[in-house]
Amino acid sequence: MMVLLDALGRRWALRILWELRGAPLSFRALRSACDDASPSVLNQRLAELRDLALLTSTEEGYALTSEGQRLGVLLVDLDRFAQHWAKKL
Amino acid sequence: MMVLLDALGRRWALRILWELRGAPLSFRALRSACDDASPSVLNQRLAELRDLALLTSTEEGYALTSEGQRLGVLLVDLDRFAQHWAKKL
DNA sequence: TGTAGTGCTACACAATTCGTAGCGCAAGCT
DNA sequence: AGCTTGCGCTACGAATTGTGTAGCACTACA
Repeated sequence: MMVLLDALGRRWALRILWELRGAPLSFRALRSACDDASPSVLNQRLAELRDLALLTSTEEGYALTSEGQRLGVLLVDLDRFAQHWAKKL
Repeated sequence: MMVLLDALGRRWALRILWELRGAPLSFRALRSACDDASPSVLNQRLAELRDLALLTSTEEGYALTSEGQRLGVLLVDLDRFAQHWAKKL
């Protein structure tokens, strides 16, 4: 758990998983989806998430693995929470 | 959602919420629960999470708000995922 | 008047991230 | 062959963020 919290608590990590939840994206597409995050960090995060077996690089671009998609589902829950939460803020 | 992803994607943010999921903790107790993170960042994160209304400071220490606890529930789901995921790694 | 514990600040150092430029490569066109 | 276009990704100085340690101001209790 701590390993995961640590990995997800790095810049763009959660965002990358969120942006890939639907379909695979190319490096550049992912980058522009992530507010043009700097390519160095982006690539570093991709490598880390790949090491954690949460995503892989396919011919169609970067895509979540089956494990990554399980995590993606949790992010959808998080999104539901975010909407409920935004109203009360 | 982006606001939330950005806030949670900062060092110790997720960890703080995770450590507070059970009971309130004092500043120092929280600090030692978080691998003795440096007090400056810890305090900064606490201020940010307080601004987002996810936690408050009570007489018993720092505690999740009702919104924070809703998020805490999602972290428990994340923990279940983490355990399943750790086996496959 | 001391001692012990608290929340928290200060500050120099280290690590991380940003922003921009551009390399090397493959595909397609002329 | 040459030329362009788009790709994944690297390089690197500047800016931002986090670390580690010391210790202040305060309260409670002896």
